[in-house]
Amino acid sequence: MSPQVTEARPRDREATRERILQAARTLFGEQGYEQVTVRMIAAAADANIALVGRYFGSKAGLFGAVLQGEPTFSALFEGDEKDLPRKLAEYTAERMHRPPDSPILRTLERSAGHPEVHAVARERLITAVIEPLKARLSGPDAHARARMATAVLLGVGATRRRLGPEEPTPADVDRLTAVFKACLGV
Amino acid sequence: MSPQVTEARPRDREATRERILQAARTLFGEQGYEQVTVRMIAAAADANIALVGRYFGSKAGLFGAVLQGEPTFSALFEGDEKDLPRKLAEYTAERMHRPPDSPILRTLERSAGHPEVHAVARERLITAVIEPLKARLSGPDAHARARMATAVLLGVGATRRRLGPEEPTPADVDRLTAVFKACLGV
DNA sequence: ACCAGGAGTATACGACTGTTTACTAGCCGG
DNA sequence: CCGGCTAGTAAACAGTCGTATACTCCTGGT
Repeated sequence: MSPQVTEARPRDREATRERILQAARTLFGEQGYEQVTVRMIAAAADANIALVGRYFGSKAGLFGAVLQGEPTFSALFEGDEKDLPRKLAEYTAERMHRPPDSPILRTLERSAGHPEVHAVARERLITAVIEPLKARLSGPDAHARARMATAVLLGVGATRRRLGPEEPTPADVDRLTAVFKACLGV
Repeated sequence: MSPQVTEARPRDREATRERILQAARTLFGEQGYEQVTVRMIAAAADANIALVGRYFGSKAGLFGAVLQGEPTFSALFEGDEKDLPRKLAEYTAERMHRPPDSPILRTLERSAGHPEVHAVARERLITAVIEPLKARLSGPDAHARARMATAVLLGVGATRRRLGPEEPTPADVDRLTAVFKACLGV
């Protein structure tokens, strides 16, 4: 047996901060704000609990830092308006059996609880999803149409979380394309 | 001023149990499982905290009792398959600006947290929504189609909770009808 | 070689949570 | 009219939460 030497880590404020942030990103995305404790985050980051408070002020502050570091969805909404339904359908079909890579939606799917988190999640949902999507839509009722497509995005995630993942079939993608066409009215 | 006499309530096990159940129904529906404490329920029911445990075993048991007392959605799914999209659309449009009357969906919309609640919520979602809806559908892929319609139902609720209520317009109802047609493939 | 500053640590704090215990007091059959 | 059953009560329990404090010890500049 080699002696149980716990490899001493060099003291690096920035690296530790980043480990905490990364652990929070993963855990928040997997389990939502309320289910994740700062102790879980600290353990996953292999850091001391007090450092979470020191570097991010509070749990809510850490949550905000996680959301800030995420890209928007503008890439998904690029291209011709006519291609939007199928692109959204393919993205959503992926969501049927796999949680999003980006923690943004994973986190937004949940976290309806704490009012403070609710506020930041709402703001993020608007600026990262609704508004970019609305900007791509021509014609009347752009807001209502974008909102309805967002509802489908959220709903598929909610269904996967509650009923378990389901491998999407080509028929599912076609159905979803039709659904998004109906949502967006294109 | 009439003297502050706290009207003595007759001792009635069944009535007290019912008050607790009703308070839990309301609170769970409004705020979800995790946000509601047994102390809040006891206070709303004007009953002692210990009685919750005595009559329902545990908080989760009380939650289960709330869900059990609720009607299913079979009424919504009755009638001709061709009328389903519009009926669902009208119901869903109502959900855009008002939480469901029935605490079932209000509760199911939330409560993705505790694993025990997750299990009972999942089971209830299947038996009260997915299965009755699936039974009304003819043709292939009934399960996938019912599941997709359920996703829209959940998604509209999730969107209302996060972005606030929105008064549905006739155009919204038409859009939703088209969405459910696309989901159900009819 | 030294020492100040800060990264990292251990632990305590107060406020909650769901649950349980020991108790009081009202009712009802005899 | 009175004793036992039981609805209802008050308080405490054990645990967890987010947060704050006081401390140790490594490290880099002089």
